[in-house]
Amino acid sequence: MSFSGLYLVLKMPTIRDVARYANVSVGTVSNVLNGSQLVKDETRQRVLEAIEALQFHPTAAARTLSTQRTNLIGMIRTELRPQNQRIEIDPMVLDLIEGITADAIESSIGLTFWTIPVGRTEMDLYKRVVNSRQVDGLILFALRENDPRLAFLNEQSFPFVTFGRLDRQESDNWIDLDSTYGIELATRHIIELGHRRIGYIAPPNEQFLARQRWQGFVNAMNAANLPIDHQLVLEGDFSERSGQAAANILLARAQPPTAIVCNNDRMAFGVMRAVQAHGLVVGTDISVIGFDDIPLARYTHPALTTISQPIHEIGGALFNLLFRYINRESVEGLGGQLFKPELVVRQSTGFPP
Amino acid sequence: MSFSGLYLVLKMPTIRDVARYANVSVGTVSNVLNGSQLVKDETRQRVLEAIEALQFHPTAAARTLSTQRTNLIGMIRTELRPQNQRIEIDPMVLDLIEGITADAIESSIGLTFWTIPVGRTEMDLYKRVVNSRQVDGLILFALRENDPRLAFLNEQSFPFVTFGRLDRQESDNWIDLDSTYGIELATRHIIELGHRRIGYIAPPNEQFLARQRWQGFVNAMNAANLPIDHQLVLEGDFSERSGQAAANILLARAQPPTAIVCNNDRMAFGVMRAVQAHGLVVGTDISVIGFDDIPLARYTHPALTTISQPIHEIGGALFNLLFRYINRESVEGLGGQLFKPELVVRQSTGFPP
DNA sequence: TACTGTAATTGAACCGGTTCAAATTATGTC
DNA sequence: GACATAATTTGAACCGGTTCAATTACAGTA
Repeated sequence: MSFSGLYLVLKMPTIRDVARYANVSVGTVSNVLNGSQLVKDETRQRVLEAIEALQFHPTAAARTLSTQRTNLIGMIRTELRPQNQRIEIDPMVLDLIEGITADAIESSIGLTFWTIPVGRTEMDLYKRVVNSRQVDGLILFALRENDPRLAFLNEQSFPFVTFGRLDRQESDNWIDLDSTYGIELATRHIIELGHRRIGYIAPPNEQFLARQRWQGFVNAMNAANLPIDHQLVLEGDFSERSGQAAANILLARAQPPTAIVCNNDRMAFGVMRAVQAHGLVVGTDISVIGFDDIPLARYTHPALTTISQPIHEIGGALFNLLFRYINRESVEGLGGQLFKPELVVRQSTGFPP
Repeated sequence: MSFSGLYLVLKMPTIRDVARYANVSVGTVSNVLNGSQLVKDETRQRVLEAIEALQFHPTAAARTLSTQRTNLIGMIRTELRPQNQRIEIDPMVLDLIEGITADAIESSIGLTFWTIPVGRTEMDLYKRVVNSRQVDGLILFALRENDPRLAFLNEQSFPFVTFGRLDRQESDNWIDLDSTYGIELATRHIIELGHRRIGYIAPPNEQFLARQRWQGFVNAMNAANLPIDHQLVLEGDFSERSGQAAANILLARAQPPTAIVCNNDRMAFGVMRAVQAHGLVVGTDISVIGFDDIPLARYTHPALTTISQPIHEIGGALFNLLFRYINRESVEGLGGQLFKPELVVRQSTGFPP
């Protein structure tokens, strides 16, 4: 006879059940569970048999309560751009998650992910997660100037690391790509091809990395003694749409650029689309260069010249750094790592017409 | 005076501290925290002031221990294809995560994510997560035939839902895209354009959805009275690389196909690349159609004709269904939802030459 | 046999919430 | 004022682990 909906909740065995079964104390069972050397081999054997017989598994919550460790790290994403109907995440974020979790699993640590819906304030969630100790540490990205998250986390002395750094970040809890150098590489490549009128589509201004990137552009232009035409500089928001819009503006200028440096690949795709819509050929009439080298950069037509960043390694480095902070271990040599990006030349860049 | 390395651990206030401060019992504080109506307004006020004064925040772990709820749901990804140097995740997974977390946050629930490295067995992790009750429920995807995960979770009667269904799945704990219909749409589109020799690049055979997709292809071919040439059918692994390899084989056939139906966009990109490498024009010499409509499908050249699935909605539906199971609520009308995909015609398909 | 030092084991206290039967207080009725 | 009933409040028990001072067992030595 069976009732659909009938639900039999079997009481899970606890560490005390195991202790009783093996005829030892709970302390001894706990020692066995945690691999302590204090237990005599024979006793350990008996305990292990009891665990097996009862199908006992220690509960994470109980462990967390007494050790004050959740074995989770957290990442919070804020949905931006409310004007878009559909919010597309940058594929890079996924690679980052991948890089982080691939290393985290080695320490049996999971990554908990929250998304803050458009229009909600992110700080509420940060506060809840931190104050209620839902994770052992946090990974932040897309830093802004005077970022309230940094202020809060520092004040709480809660373990966290950032992908990206600020100008005067006191501590070493960051990993970053050398963005300045990356844009410099991109711009130099364009200049070496012979371009003089160079467009620049910037990251959102509020993001701190906008400055670092701009510095790279300035460096390359100055090194070549080229003047910067502010008519050719526009701010994007990392979306294809904004790249496309920016390109349309640039192409309408009296003297349009012969090359456009884009601060990520998705904006570069938008630019390519706009250029093609104008009947121009990317790589011949106008050169386009991106940033990130997302997987699909090589599958567009023409394939996109871009700056690749070792995002998987960066994810791993972020985790390892955070893990040290969580364990209050020395961060020597791990903190403040700057990864070098590389130029990947494909077909979207060429000599000026 | 300050010692670097000195670390002052302030003892966090507990619910008992609050009770003492407000001169009430812990039970009353707990009632206030949980919005119980039993508390007199005046008392509630006093408790709230105490909470504010002491900056008290209930600890998640303690709550979890006594309520047996983690407020987390889990998702585990298995890295496949060890032959690849770099493992690329399907952008779809990211959209899925996004869809899930966007709804989950409304119930203050987070998504915990683990990645199983190449070469490790996934069942160990599933067992650990389930047995130690690290999450309240799991979301599975990429189901296989005789999937050991299903067997295990059912045996444990642990709450879970799947993206995708099996033939004879007893319960309603799944959400799926009507894959059969999707491939049927794609194939019919190709047939209506006049193609007769149609290539088919299938999903990995071990994945259960391979069957459903194949059925769609067969349906469309049969409806048009077209014979299926098994020479033109190849298995892929969802990567660009495999699409490219498959296309190279198809193009080398004595009678190559005039159109290729691909089971995801990334394989379609690989196909397009191979076609172009052969000096052929996609959409004119050979038509290519994908599946998923990932964001970049519209930015390739030519833009990819594909089947779009409402992945964001599917993510939300998965969460809501799982949430019902976790709460032991009725699943009426939510379980076993089949979402309809849509054909998105772009430039990669056209009349046969 | 007594004594000492080390190895192994014990179990109460603790982590910080929730729960609920029992006790207390407030309100209403006659 | 006595009594019944309803509204609040109480606090011990519980969730299931870890920790560590105290105790016991065992081996080696004189």
